Amino acid sequence: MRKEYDKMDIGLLHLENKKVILKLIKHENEISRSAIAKKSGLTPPTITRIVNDLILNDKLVERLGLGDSSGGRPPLIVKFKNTSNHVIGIDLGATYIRGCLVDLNANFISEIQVPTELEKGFESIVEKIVAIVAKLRKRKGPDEKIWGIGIGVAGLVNSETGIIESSPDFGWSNIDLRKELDKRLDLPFFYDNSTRLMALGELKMGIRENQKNFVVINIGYGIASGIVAEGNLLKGYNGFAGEFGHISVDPDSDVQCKCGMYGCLEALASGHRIASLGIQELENNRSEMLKELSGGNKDLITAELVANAALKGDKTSLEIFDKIAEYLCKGIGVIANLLNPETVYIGGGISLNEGLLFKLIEEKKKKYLLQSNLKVQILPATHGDQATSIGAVALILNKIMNLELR
Amino acid sequence: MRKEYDKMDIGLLHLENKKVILKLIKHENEISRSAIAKKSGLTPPTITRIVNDLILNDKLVERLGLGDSSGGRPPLIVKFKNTSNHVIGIDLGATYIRGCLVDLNANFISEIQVPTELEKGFESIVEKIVAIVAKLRKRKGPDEKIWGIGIGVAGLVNSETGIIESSPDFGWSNIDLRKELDKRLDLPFFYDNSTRLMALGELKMGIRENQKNFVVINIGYGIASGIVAEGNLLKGYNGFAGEFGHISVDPDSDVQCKCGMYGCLEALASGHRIASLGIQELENNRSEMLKELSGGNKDLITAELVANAALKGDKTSLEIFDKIAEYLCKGIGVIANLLNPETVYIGGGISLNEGLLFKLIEEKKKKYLLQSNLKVQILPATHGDQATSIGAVALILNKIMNLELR
DNA sequence: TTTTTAAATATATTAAAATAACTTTCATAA
DNA sequence: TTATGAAAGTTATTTTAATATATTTAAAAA
Repeated sequence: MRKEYDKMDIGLLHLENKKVILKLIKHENEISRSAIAKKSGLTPPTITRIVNDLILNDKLVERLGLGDSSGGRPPLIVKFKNTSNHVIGIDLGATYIRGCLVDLNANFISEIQVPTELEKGFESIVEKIVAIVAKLRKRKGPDEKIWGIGIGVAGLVNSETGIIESSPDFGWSNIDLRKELDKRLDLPFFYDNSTRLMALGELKMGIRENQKNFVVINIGYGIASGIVAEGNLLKGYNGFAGEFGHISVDPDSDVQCKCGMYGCLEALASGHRIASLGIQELENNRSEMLKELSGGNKDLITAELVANAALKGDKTSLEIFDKIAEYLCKGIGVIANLLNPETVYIGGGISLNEGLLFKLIEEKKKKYLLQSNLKVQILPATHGDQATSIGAVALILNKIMNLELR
Repeated sequence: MRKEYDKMDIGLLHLENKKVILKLIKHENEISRSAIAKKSGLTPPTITRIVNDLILNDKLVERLGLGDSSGGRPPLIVKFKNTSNHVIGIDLGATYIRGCLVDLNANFISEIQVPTELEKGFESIVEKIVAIVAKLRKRKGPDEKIWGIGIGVAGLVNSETGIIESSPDFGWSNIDLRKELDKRLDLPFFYDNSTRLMALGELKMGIRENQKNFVVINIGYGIASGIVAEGNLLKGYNGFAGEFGHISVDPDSDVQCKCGMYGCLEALASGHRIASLGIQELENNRSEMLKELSGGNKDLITAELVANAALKGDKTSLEIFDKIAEYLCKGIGVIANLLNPETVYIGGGISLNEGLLFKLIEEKKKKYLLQSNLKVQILPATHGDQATSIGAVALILNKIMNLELR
């Protein structure tokens, strides 16, 4: 990247124009050279030269054939070559490691999932990543290219050094994943925090293009968020931006969070909390449904099980979700009033249960959002449980589109 | 500005390099052509040509003389021409309108303050702005140039249309200030929300350069904030970003905010609240000092008076500030944990009382900030009660440095 | 005084895009 | 059926702004 006081030269000028043309072709999918000229302001000869370069050297564009004439020579249509160009995305979670091979339009070619088996240690996890990559590489055709590997890690990643500074999920601190993977992978790879990647996926490959202000909330066993503001994915001064789980939503609460503070959203509204409230209700014998579904075994009570009970109409479980939604709404209120996003996406395990949570939040949001912010849309994350994988893919796709990869 | 799919051409290339050189000269203040070459990567001939252009045409750079030789021809030093280039900054507040004439290094040449007199209406306010500008223009020398006028408005400004969509302070909605001022001013002028401008001033003209993540909290009769994240001043989807005053810090509070919600930071910790708590204590006869300072007249009790009492050691007033600091700290905790800023600046009337508030916040912050965010610095706004004016100047200076003004 | 070194400038060259002229191809209409 | 014109794309030339190289200027070191 060009630094603050770096010159602009003719090479960068050319690169900029090449990027403009590539992005236009990807955006329009099918387009003629003369249409590119109109949209970009570049002249036809320049476009011919650059498009040919993209076809012959970068192999990111292909000729499609003739388009319809409108009273003259019919246009030669070119197309973004999404097939035969692939990316590997990896979601490195505490319970599963998931890998996927996708084309540049995010169509899944192949997918693999293996248990993480944390107890076997860091070395074993590296091994599993390498094995997944090797397997996925076999699933591509002979003339097809894999541009790189994106990895979403459940932990704090320093984007400068590549060091995983800390990961409560894995129990890691100061792990140099880059160094280890460098030895074992011969493809370009990049990684970042998994929730941040969910936001990147939403930014680059979400349902709406050109959204510049939104937040992705990831609710699993913990609660985190990825924030996009003015089109930028926020990292913050030390890379900690997005710690949505540790804003206080009930200062008088006696539930202590892992972080030591009281009343954190994560302590009050995470998957863990749903399960523990469920267990409490089971022990107090307040729900027949929970008893039935778990067979009375409290170890079998999970957030998912409580959600199922609620969906089946269990009043106690519904009350739990009502409470959770109330807390989440307070948190969303804070984020909405502070950042004025266009959309708040909710992802992670909790968002998969058919709209129960969204219905509750929709009912409650009036209480916590400024009148002027009520228009904010609260939606499930576009890519569901593949959100991190897609985000990891977006990390690579972004570099391809910026011509940073060969 | 260049749009997403717009070409880059050789004119823009040249403009970019001109900007690089201008910014380098301003940043270094005094620098030789060959040093510019080293820092920018541009070659000496190019630099000579562009620097001469900046000296002769733009008049933003001047020759200073010879520097020290280090064994060869001594360098010809050039300098950013801050004197004889001026900007007018205007702080349009509900009680006062303040105008200042400053040079491009933010040195004050002249300053004017007039009461706003809201009751005389919009037309009268426009008149006052025009009069301030006319007066300030007379205070510049004959060969000196005023580049433009920046205006900070206490209200929500739509930066696309220039419409002031709403301003509780002025009781305005959908006011087209641009249209009115266009008729009366023959200098380029731009305006934005005053708190956002405080943040812009901190970004472009603050004590630290190159801070990319920070927040400015403006505590006056209301509470607002300006957020800079990844080097960008946040506006949000509808331009509402920064409504820090309306995050809930005490959901159980029975103090209702003007916005209709309960427990808003603005309702609990603004200048208004400090005064109203002071009045309450006076009426309950709990403070001799407040009684003495106000002569028993509750209409004379202001936030400033309570602050003075606290500084003189009045226990009741200290308790008020303690409570206020507690609420503010909760709010700062939310912002710090969510955005991971490097610094949180506090400005507005409340920040002027000699560090009392900062001492209290420093003591309390452990309770509300994640361990990893405790390093965040909480400081008074660099430019004190001139923060909005300086921000308004920064708005223009920014355009000058981007060569958007002639 | 001569040589060396650094800074600035003058002149020639280069890279990339713009311009202009030209070819190809088809729709339309005489 | 065949001119005609318009749109798409190509080729050749020009323009622009930067770079490379050579030259001039000026002071420090030999």
